[in-house]
Amino acid sequence: MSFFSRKMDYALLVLSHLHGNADGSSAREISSKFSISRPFLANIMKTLCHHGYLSSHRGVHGGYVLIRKPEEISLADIMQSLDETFHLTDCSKDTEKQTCSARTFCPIRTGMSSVHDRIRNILSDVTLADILDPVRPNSTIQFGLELVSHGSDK
Amino acid sequence: MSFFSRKMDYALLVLSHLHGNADGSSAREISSKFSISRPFLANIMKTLCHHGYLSSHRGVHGGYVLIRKPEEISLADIMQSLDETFHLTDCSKDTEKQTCSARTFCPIRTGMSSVHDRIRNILSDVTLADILDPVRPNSTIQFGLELVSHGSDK
DNA sequence: TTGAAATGGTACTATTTCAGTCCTATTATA
DNA sequence: TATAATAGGACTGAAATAGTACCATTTCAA
Repeated sequence: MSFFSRKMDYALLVLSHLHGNADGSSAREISSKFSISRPFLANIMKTLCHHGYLSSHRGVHGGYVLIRKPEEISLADIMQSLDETFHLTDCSKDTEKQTCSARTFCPIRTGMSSVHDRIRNILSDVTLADILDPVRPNSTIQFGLELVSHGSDK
Repeated sequence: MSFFSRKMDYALLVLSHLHGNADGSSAREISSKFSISRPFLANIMKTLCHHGYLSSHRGVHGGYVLIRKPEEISLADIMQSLDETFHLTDCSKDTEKQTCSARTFCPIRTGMSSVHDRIRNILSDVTLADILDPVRPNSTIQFGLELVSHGSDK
């Protein structure tokens, strides 16, 4: 089991690839470059289009273009667009369903929500720009590694 | 999709419940209290037994007892015991297979591994004791939230 | 000492969910 | 009109989860 689904993984690849191609490129091109199933990739790019990350253009010289700045796209944003909102456990997402029968006396509820927040904060803070260039000055990733080495966030 | 599998979730419940019961309790008791399928739970408890977290005792007054200190059980430990080692993406675990064809020119490899490390460090640092009592003085969770509020780990 | 009850342990099957694939329609260009 | 691209929806398969049934072991009381 991986934390990120293939969808999420490929979405990041697509966004990264398009960032380096101002003229855009087609799903066919990307699928062959990274050896990804083309229909599967097309589905993902379609979703990214609907959520305003890409613009699409049909026809012979069609394709997709990145229309948002990498600094403004967080990992959490992408996950949410792919219908993969982050939840630590099943019971942490039953806001309307209230399915968890142990909700009132669950011994780990409070503690888990703290962990939830810490991971969620990472996903909200790290942007596509950080992924593309981890060593740039303002990258929160570098910050994180600093803290790690001093044992606080390790 | 949840970050933790049901297995992981139930394992944490079991360990937490047993921590409050020095005399131990049976799988039937726990499964009915939390409305969990007994055989499914039994499998998890067996695994926890084999990895030295619990001791089991058959018979009329049998059951399971927690035999390790909560401070010495990290989330990463539990995940590993359940055969659910953390990986951010599929390609981040292909150490021997080397399946990823884009490995050499992957635009997100470096950036992703930083995120991987940050999340993994949280899982290694948070222990069962932190989950049980998030506000105790030495809890790394509190540490994390402190950092969050100052923008470094947010 | 023996049998019933309580417990952990195992094997098999059913269900459900979701990632992944495939097929067809639509659109734009030449 | 042919071709190359996106768009949309239907289908499939595998893995996670849950359920059913049964077996093995231990205790305790008659």
